[in-house]
Amino acid sequence: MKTHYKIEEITKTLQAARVSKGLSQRALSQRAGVPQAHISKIESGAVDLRLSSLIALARVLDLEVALVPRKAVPAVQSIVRSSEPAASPSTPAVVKELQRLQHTLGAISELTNGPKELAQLQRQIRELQHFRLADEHLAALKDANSVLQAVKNHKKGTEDIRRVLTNVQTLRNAIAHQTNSVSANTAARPAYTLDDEASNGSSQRP
Amino acid sequence: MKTHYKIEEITKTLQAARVSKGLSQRALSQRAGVPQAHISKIESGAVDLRLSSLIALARVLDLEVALVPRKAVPAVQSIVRSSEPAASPSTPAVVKELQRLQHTLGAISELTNGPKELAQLQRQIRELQHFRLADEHLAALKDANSVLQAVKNHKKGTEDIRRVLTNVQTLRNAIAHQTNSVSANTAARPAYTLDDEASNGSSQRP
DNA sequence: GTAAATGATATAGTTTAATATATCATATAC
DNA sequence: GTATATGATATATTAAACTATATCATTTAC
Repeated sequence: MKTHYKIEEITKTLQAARVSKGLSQRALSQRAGVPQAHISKIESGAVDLRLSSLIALARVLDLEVALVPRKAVPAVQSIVRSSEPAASPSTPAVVKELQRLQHTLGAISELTNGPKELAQLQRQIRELQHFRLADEHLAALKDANSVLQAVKNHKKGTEDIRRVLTNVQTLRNAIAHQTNSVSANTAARPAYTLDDEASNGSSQRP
Repeated sequence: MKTHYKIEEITKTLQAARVSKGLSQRALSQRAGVPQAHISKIESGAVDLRLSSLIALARVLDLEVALVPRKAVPAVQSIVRSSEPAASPSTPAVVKELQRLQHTLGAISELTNGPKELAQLQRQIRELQHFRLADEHLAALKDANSVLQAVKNHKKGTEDIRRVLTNVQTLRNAIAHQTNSVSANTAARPAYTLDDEASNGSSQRP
C-alpha cells in the first residue's frame, strides 16, 4: 500500500483538530483555500498530500508543522499532550454533544461578530473536552445547546449567551472540583469501552 | 514567491540535519529512496514536496514530522534547540572541519562494519559541534582528519581510530573546562557531565 | 596534476495531487 | 415532513511532483 502509516497519523491529527474546533470540512475548505473534496480525501488517507496543503490546513487549525529530533520526541509529546484535547475521556454521547456545542458556537460567530463572551464560551467548551464528564451532565449541555441554537436563529438575544456562559462556567467548576486528578492518573479507565481510537496511548512517567 | 516561506524553513532544517550528519545528497538519496536531483530541488526550495518524501527524508535524518499546537511552539522549540547542533558558535573553518570529520567517519562506517570506537567518535564530534572552538584547535582537528583518511584507505589499522578517539576526548575535555558557559541558554547543564547514554546516531541495518 | 566526489541543472516521461463541479445518502434542525 | 448541513464520491482538467539519466563546474583527496 502506498499510504504510509505515518501519514495517517498526521492526517488523523488534522481531523481531530478540525472536529475539536467545530469546523466542517466545508468551513475548513473556505478558510484554508483547499476544496472540500480534497480534504475528504486527505482525512481518509487517500492521497499523499503536499507540504503546502498540510501547512495551509495546519495554519487554520492553529497547528505548526515541525521537524523534531527523534531523541526529543518524548519530551515534545508530553508538552503537546498537556495543551491539546488529547484523548476523549468522556462518554461518547457527551463528546458528541460538546462537539455539537463547539460547532454551534462557530456558526454563531460566523454570522455575527459575536461578543467576547462567545470566545470565552468557546474556550470553556474546549477545556471541558479535557475532563471526564458523566452522562448526568448531558442535560445541561443539551440545554446550553438548544439556547445557542435559538440565539443562532435570532430568536434570542446575546444576553442569553452570557447566561449560558455562566452556566457552563459553574458546570466546569463543579467538574474540576469533583475530579481534578483526571489527567494525573491516565491508567484509570472508564466503565464504558472505548473500542476504537486507542492509537495514542503511550503513558510515560516523568 | 511561489514557495511558502514556511516550506523553506522545513527544507533548511532537513539540509542542516543532513550536513550535520556528514551525509552527501547522494548518500541520503540511497538511504531514503529519493533521487539526488530531487533532493537538490527540495533543498533549494524549488518544489512543493509531498508528505511521503518529507517523511522518508526525515526518517533517515532521525527527525520526526510533527503537528504541534501553535500555543506549544515556544516550549517545543526550546526543547529542540537543546538537543540539536543549533547555531554554529565556532569559526567557519572549524565548523567545516568538523563536518569534514563527520563525513569521513560516515564514509568509514559505510565501508567496513567499524568497531564501536567509531560510533563513539561520531558522538564526540557531534557534541563538539555544540561548543565554540577557537582556531587554535584547528590543527588537532585536521590531524584527526588526516589519520582517519588514511584509515579509510586501509593504509592504517583500526587501532589508530582508538588513538584519534582519545585525542578527541582530551580535546573535548579541555574545551569543556575552558568554556563551560559557551551559550547562555544551555548554561543549566554543566559541560563535564556529557551523558553517554544518548541515542546512538548510526543505526544502519546491513 | 589527476581522479573522484560534490552539488546543481537540464530534459523527457510518468504519475498524481490539486482543482472545479456535481451528485448522493444520511444525519440533523425547524 | 421539509429543509439544511454533512461527508463521501465521481468525472474531467490542469499543474506539478517524481523519476531516470546525463552533464557541468567546483571542490577535495592522493
